[in-house]
Amino acid sequence: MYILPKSFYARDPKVVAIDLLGKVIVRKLDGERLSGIIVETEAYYGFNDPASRAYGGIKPFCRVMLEEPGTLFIYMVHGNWLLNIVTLPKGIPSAVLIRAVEPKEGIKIMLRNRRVKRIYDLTNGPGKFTKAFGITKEYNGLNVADPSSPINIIDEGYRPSSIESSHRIGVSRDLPQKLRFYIKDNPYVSKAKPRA
DNA sequence: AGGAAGATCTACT
DNA sequence: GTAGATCTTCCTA
Repeated sequence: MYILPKSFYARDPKVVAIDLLGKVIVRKLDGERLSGIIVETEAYYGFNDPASRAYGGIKPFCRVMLEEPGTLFIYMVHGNWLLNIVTLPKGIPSAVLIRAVEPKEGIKIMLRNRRVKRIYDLTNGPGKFTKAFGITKEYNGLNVADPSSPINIIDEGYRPSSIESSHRIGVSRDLPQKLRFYIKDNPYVSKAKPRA
């Protein structure tokens, strides 16, 4: 039960994406504590990945991809904030997108942030998860390995029984490798299907 | 000014 | 289950 150090993130985003499954993301909010088990991730590379924000060069809004590993990279897509964590050593852009979590602590507060009928719909998508956790661009650039950060990722010892992979979801131009990873049979994994 | 972007919700068959 | 509208930034022209 400890906060994952920067060295955890200073590796290939694919490896980090897999290792993040089963880890717990904790969010401190007004003295309350929200947390969830990470059940679905995607890996994004840099200049050579057509689906990466860094493809073709770093633009102003994705400059934090050049920061230390463990840095939060948050941006808006289709009206949703998506939360990524920067990987590889400083200066080499790449990241892991958190796509879904299994709610653990603070579910009442999450339900206040996002009204849903079924608890399974609370955080089973990248935009749903950030909304439920009350995460916006204001945390862009913070580092999850920093204990004073309002968002940390900790290891509570949980290890997924079985991990599946697929192509990334929603991307218009994907790489040949499968870079989406999720815990098999977990009901909190997003329902979205990768395009054929 | 216009359009694309790693998505989500609603309203149907 | 699928189709279409719509969500909000940021980039490009």
